[in-house]
Amino acid sequence: MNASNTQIQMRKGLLEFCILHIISRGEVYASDMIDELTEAKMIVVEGTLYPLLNRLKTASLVSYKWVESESGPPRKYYSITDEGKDFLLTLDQTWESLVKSTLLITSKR
Amino acid sequence: MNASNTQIQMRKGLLEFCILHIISRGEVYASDMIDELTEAKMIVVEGTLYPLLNRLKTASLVSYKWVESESGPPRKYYSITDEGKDFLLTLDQTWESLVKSTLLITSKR
DNA sequence: TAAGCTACCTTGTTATACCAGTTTCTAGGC
DNA sequence: GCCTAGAAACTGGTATAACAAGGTAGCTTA
Repeated sequence: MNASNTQIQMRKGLLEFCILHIISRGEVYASDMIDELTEAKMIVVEGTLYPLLNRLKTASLVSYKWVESESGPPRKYYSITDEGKDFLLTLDQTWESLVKSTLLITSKR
Repeated sequence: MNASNTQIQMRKGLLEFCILHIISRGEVYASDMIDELTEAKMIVVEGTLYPLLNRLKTASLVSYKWVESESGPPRKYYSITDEGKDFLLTLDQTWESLVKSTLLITSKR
């Protein structure tokens, strides 16, 4: 039981929320997302991101299109679906409620 | 992929944090914790709590003593150890940092 | 054409929450 | 005394998701 593992466990499920948010702001591909997440200190590795994107796609929350790159292999550019927007709204509430609950418990003394 | 499952995943790892906080405030037993968590809308079932308490105990973050009840079977009253207090401080930081990162991503537009 | 980079994907492991039970102990009614 | 009810602690199986450590394929450049 160490802090690094705890961080992983706390982050669980949050990634889905964050990535859906990033995609909701406009078309992006995997490396864009990793860059932004890393910048926000929400470290993610590829092996985590790709399965997650596939889950979101399977659930019809996002869609993608292939775009040829000017330098290198083609990229999958993701965008959010209407269904994804709806789901994101409920995730916003879930997160807000979770923060409230945690604050309620951890600020008591 | 539904909101209820997402809620479970987001809560994952947070429980450890919340329960350590509750125990840090004074001696409590399992039902006390469930009551407080339920009140804060952080629903937990027994089958989740007991293994978690055992993990905390194994990691020497908490200790317990048996106390006989006036009505019913004896209870395990938990209290936090010095090691647990240290760990709780790092968890506070982990949580704070996680909230900041998430806010950074979700508030951008 | 070979090396190197970029982008996407896959497999196996680990950790944790949940569900649906079981066991143990005490109290109270008959 | 015996049985039931309820409280408290615990357990086994399942599902989910992140991670580590790879692999595959396309493109560029020397």
